[in-house]
Amino acid sequence: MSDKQKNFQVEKPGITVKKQEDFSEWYTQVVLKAELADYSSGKGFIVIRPNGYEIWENVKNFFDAEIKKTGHRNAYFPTLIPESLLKKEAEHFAGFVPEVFWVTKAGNNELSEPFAVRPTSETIIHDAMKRWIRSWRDLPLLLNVWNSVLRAEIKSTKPFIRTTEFLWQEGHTAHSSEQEAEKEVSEILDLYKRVAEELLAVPVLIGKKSDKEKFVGAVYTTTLESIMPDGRALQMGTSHHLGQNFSRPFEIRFLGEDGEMHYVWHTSWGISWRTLGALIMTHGDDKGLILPPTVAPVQLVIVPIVFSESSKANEVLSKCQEIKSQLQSSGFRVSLDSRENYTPGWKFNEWEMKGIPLRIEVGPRDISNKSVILVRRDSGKKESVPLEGLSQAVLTLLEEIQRSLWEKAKKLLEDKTKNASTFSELSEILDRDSGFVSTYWCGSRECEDQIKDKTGADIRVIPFGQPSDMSGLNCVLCNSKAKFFVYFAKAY
RNA sequence: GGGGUCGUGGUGUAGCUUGGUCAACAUACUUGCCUUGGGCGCAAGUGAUCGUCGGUCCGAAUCCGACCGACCCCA
Repeated sequence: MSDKQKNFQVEKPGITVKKQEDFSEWYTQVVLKAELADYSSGKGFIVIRPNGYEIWENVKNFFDAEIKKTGHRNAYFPTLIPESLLKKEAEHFAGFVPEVFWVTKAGNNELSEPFAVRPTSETIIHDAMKRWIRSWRDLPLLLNVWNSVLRAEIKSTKPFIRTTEFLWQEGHTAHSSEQEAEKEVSEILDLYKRVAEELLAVPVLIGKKSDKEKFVGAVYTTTLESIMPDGRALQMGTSHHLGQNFSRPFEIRFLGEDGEMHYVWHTSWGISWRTLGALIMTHGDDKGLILPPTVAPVQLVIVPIVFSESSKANEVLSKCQEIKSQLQSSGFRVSLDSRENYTPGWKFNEWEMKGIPLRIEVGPRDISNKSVILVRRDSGKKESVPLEGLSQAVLTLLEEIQRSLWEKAKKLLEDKTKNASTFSELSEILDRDSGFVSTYWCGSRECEDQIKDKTGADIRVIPFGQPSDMSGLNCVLCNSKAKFFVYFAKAY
């Protein structure tokens, strides 16, 4: 068949490529066709549609509730940051300036001082903290912000994964001791790990970033890294120890219990809608999206099977309504698809593409059996379940789906993680399978840069819990004494 | 940073080489009938200044230039 003839073939409205065969195209189609997001005007800008936004809301609600338990409070800070503030921490400024948008005009008038559109809010928040912190009794100051930030992406944007503007939360805390700040950094990282693994069912590696990859202005950065089916790593969130790198230029000091003035210790941390990209890539299949029940805006969809000639249409529909209310009162997020202009088959395909974890089919046959058909999105497995005890059966199935997605993703991570002891091994694995490659590194920036140049991979994470004895182990590139056990990968 | 592909109703495309008679096909959408346990069918309709701006020409979706945007590969 020629290409021209092919173009005239009727295309079904579902996903037209296989995940295995054309991963990028598959991803784009899932995002657009499941109506998670759409492109907008302007480079790298996207619209998050309700199907996508509600997933984000579920992530947000979980995280928000958890940080409030530990005393964090939400606040809001301006979108625009005066240039002079952004410049206060030199390294931070230098790191961000290539991707900052500037506002230079107000109406027709040139501004005397340009405003940066926030790429992150450390500077404007620290500027305020300076006014709020007087004594050790004002600490810790635990703030969180839900907002969007803008970073000019020169090349290769991808919905959710890399966009010009993105939604996230940024936490900013000030502490009276370094130890307390470091504890905060680590507790937040643990919470992020729970978001990734418990909510999104995406397993992660955690640890520190190398100095090259750390947040500009931080003492160190801790990170969560996941691996996608195409073998590329995706950073799911970061938690930074800022030390006194900001409190000194911003002069944020407090009078301690000891009667002396001290600079505060800062942390900052963020997790963005990028995690939704990881969710899509990790769990989806050739039919489209698969949502973990924990974050699915709709966990179950009820599809009535109605025959007009059977004159049982009303009976079926009212039974569906009844089941819907029953499941809703049990706390499930349920939708009833009673559209008359689509056939059941059409609806099955549509809801599968949109990733709804569980489908309930109710037809005349089921009503006379006092049962319904439950169909799992992840496995496609169908079973007939008695109406009596339906809620319990649904709960069990949703939990099984969540667990099964998790286990599959866990296996993906294991399959995509390999070990290399020589550079040629490292290079070969990265060429062939990509994925995480664990190996040893001397700690020098030069080796790190060279490996990046030669393979395209960088150090994604220096895991916590380094081997206690590295004697006899050598750097994968320069062969000098190893200092760190690390994971390399090509990254999004 | 380097290279490449692409932009035509909501969606997917044809037409472009050789400028006019070319804006077409499928699908979606609307209305009516009919159907409904895995993407039903029939009929009649709606819908496009051919990405934007400029140039060449009697005449531009088609040729030229710039810009905007999307995608892919490599680093």
